[in-house]
Amino acid sequence: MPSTILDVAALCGYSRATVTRAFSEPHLVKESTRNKVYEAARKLNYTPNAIAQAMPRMRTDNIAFILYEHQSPAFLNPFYAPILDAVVDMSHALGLSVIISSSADTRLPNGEIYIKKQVDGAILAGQINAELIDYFQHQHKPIVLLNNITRSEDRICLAIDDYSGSVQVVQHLIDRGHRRIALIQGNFSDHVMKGRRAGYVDTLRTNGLPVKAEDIFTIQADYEHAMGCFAEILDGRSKEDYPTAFYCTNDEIAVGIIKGVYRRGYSVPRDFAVAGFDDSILEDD
Amino acid sequence: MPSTILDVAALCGYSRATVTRAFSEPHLVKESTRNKVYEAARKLNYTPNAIAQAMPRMRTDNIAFILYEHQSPAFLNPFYAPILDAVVDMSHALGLSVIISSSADTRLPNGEIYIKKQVDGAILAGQINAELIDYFQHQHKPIVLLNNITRSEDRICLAIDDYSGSVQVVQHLIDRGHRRIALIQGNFSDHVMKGRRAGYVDTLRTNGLPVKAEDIFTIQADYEHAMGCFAEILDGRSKEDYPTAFYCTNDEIAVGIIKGVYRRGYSVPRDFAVAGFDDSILEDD
DNA sequence: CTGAAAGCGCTTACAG
DNA sequence: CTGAAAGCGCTTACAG
Repeated sequence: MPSTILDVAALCGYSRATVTRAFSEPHLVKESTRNKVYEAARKLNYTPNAIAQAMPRMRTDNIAFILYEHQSPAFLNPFYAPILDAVVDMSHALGLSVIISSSADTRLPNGEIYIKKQVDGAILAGQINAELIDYFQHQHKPIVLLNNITRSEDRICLAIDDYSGSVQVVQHLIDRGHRRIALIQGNFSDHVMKGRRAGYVDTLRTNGLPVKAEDIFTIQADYEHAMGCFAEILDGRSKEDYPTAFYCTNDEIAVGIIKGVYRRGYSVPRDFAVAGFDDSILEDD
Repeated sequence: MPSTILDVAALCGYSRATVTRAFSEPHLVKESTRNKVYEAARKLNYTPNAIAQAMPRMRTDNIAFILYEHQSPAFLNPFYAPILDAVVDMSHALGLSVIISSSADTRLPNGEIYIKKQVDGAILAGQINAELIDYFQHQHKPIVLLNNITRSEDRICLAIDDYSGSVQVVQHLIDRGHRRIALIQGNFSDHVMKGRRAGYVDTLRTNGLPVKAEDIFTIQADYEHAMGCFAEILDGRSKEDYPTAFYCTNDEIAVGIIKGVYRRGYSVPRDFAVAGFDDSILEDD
């Protein structure tokens, strides 16, 4: 068994309160006694028990990062990985630890939903269900939503501006002379798809270009499906009906389209323009 | 304040012990009373306090994943990201949570090293310092080392077989007819570099090929340095002295070399063969 | 099947 | 600057 504060107290001859203070608020303890405490602690290999500290403090210095994503695993997701990385970095700088949870939420025997681990707050990423959000609110734990739909006043929600991102991409393509721009959209959550498509549609219209249903494709957002989609487009129509540009609603799709282009002996950007969304690191490769 | 087990006990008229059991060992409680407990709990929005549970149980159901890596951030590292992902998946399946720590280890006021968060065990990835390993051993917490040098009997250590991986790569290149193979090695930890280089050197020798110092390069393991390295090689020698193949000790370097090849108007594998190490997802792009 | 009681290892007013 | 004491919210033998 690891030694406790009582063992240290016994060995150095001071009270438990003094031992605690020597570790938590060293300045409250006279230097000479502090050193005796430390010496005893070292002999006993004593280290504070974080969970025992957390209870009376009513604070854990833990936050949860809860990712809801069917598409792909947390850390391999090129959109969330850099975010998670930043979260961990900043948390450590603040003395917090990060607990990774999936949204495969725990349920109590009575059916109630809850997060097993005690945390002081949470970052909820993606289409987290409302029950879980309520759970945190009931516990009076602060949360930050990431890419969620909730627009309520009393919650912090960081999200991508899907609409204007789309507008910028499509306008850029039009400015480069493209008149026939295909939309290859991943099957993301409703509000994301809606926003990005609206940007596409509106921008075409603003520029006096027709919106053609046959140029809009919804696929599973990975590069294999994107490659398949590209092949189908070429096979399904004559050359003069080929789009000249592809606006993909994420970068993995864009990678797939580019691969498709090369597979068919074409080249980017010579034969087709391809634009993605997200600014993932994938673009570098 | 969130409600406690005592609130629930008061509301439903049973003792705290019964409330506990209704949640932790439901089968020990008569169904009718169990339901009354659940009803009271629901009314009060009660949820067990995980840290209070952990204390008498002497168990947290948490494990730490501690990554020591100067090279690049945890989740963006193409080698560790998939591992971390699998760790989290499996942990959740086992009812464990994962706490992410860096090896920017915490120190107590007395200089003693320790992990602030209470965990039942840990996975230590990379060149973790020995103090931290000792810490866990003193606490009698099980640990698994990942890619560490420690070869001691009483520790589990998963590692890449650097030597035979290298042998396979280099032999493959030789089998394809290459006689001049450059080694572009990342500045990884000593034992990794040593193992991979030994595989390279030995395989050249076994095949009766000369080992040339000017064909061995040590660089920072990112694709930019790799690109630069490639350019330098070409600039520094005449065409007949070009290596025909590049064995890179990780995939990021290989990506950089490939980029370098194309920048110079050459092509892979037509003009140069390029091989990496790690089987990262990067290879797909 | 249920309850009373001791205990998990620490913290924090309150005194002195 | 130090200590005695109550408390954090739960669990678990031990009885009944």
